[in-house]
Amino acid sequence: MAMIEKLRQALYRKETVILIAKCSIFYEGRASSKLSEGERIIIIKEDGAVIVHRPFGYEPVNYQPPGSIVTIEDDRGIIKLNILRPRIHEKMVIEIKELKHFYSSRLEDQAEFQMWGDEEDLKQAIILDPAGMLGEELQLVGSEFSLGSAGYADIVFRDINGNLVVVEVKKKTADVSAVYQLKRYVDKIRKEGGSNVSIRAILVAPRFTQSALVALKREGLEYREVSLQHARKILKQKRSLPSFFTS
Amino acid sequence: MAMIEKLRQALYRKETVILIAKCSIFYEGRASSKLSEGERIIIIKEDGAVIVHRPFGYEPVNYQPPGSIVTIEDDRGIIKLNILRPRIHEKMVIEIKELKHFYSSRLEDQAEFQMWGDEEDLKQAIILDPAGMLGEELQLVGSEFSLGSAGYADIVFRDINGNLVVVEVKKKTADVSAVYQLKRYVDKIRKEGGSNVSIRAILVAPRFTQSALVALKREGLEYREVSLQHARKILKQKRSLPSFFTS
DNA sequence: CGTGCCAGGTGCCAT
DNA sequence: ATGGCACTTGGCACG
Repeated sequence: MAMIEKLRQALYRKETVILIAKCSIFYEGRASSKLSEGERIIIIKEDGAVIVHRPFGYEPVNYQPPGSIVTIEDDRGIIKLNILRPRIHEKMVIEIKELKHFYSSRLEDQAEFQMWGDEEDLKQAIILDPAGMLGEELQLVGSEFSLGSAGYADIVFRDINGNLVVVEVKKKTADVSAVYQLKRYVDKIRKEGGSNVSIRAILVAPRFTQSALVALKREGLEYREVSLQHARKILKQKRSLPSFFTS
Repeated sequence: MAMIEKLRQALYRKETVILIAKCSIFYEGRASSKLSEGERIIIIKEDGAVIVHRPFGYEPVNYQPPGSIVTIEDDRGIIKLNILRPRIHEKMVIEIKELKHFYSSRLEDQAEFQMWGDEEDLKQAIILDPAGMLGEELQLVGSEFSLGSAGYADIVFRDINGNLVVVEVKKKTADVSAVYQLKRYVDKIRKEGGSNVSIRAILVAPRFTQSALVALKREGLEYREVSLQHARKILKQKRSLPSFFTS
């Protein structure tokens, strides 16, 4: 059977398709790109995602996200894949000069992907044990605290003297933009609450850039250096309690 | 020949390898993840990049970047791929329960990837024709203007009245953080230059969030809405001049 | 949908 | 290496 027919049937049956092909690629949409002839890996997934990889590098050189519409065209021996995203007028065209390999099948994968050790975990450790993580007793006021146009404060506490304490958490190096992110929240709360509320702000991260430290000082904000390992230890302790206590 | 030998030889010859396999995946490094059994696409590139795709979605579910070290282990019928990044102690383990498909070969791809229509192009259009893009005559002072701890200003102009004009360009919707990015630059220049320099600041983008507009007004900064198409037209005109004029 | 923000972000380029 | 920043960023949560 002609290759192009096999390809059509595979797509029709919503199989995952993998091609190794000498091809050229054109993209036009939010930006434009062109890639002349070379051998690449083309993945067409069951959900319409199309991903093209060169034989090197982590990132795909061209792609279209799930939901794209793939059509095939035979232009005098050259197979043309047109991948369309109608909503936003994006188009990728793959011109296949030579097909080195073809594979297609339906893949069975229902498993759940679990990930931990991200910023959310660090935040939880701080909420569960403020004293252990930040060195002082703090009472939780709220987290993912909505501040309207200013965004969301990671955590808001009240300290032993009744001050509001706004906390912004970074999982890795906190830079100057993190400082200004925090300052935005403080300004907003100060403005909303009037001058009678006393506010502190703490940037929490395992590391800080030099300019972040300078900006923190200039803006009168505090910071705490925390270790991710320490956070992990605290989470483990707290979470290993009977569910009666944790939930 | 045993599959594991074929795999070893392919890796030894630095071929690109593609596996379709029922497998489980474990990752431990900056974060940790676990993915139980399912059918996936595994790409091992010639430069040591390893990328695992599920049959849906744009992003790989697990990966290691180029330069990773891949070793193979036969654990009583289960092929174990250990992918290591020694420098930062990152490890991914793929346990292959069943190999549905194997492909390997050396891929030839020397082509250069060309992209345009990104932020850099928008910036160039503004530099080449400030009047056409921003509606006023401006004289270029510098671009990627280093401001020490405050970062880099996209473009700095001088206007007809001798004011410095700091320009921050966004290719898509400019949000409140873009406003503060620009404000950082202004504050820095003002501080360095003393109170005698008069500074204007313009945020340039095709779209602005509501809160960005509010923040701009509050901070006394200007903005210009520009069309990417217009920028493209200007670039085309200016660049089609003889190279004698453009270079 | 837009807005805000994290990501095992990655990649590029500067000092 | 660290730092500052864009990315066809993608992805999620929330109003």
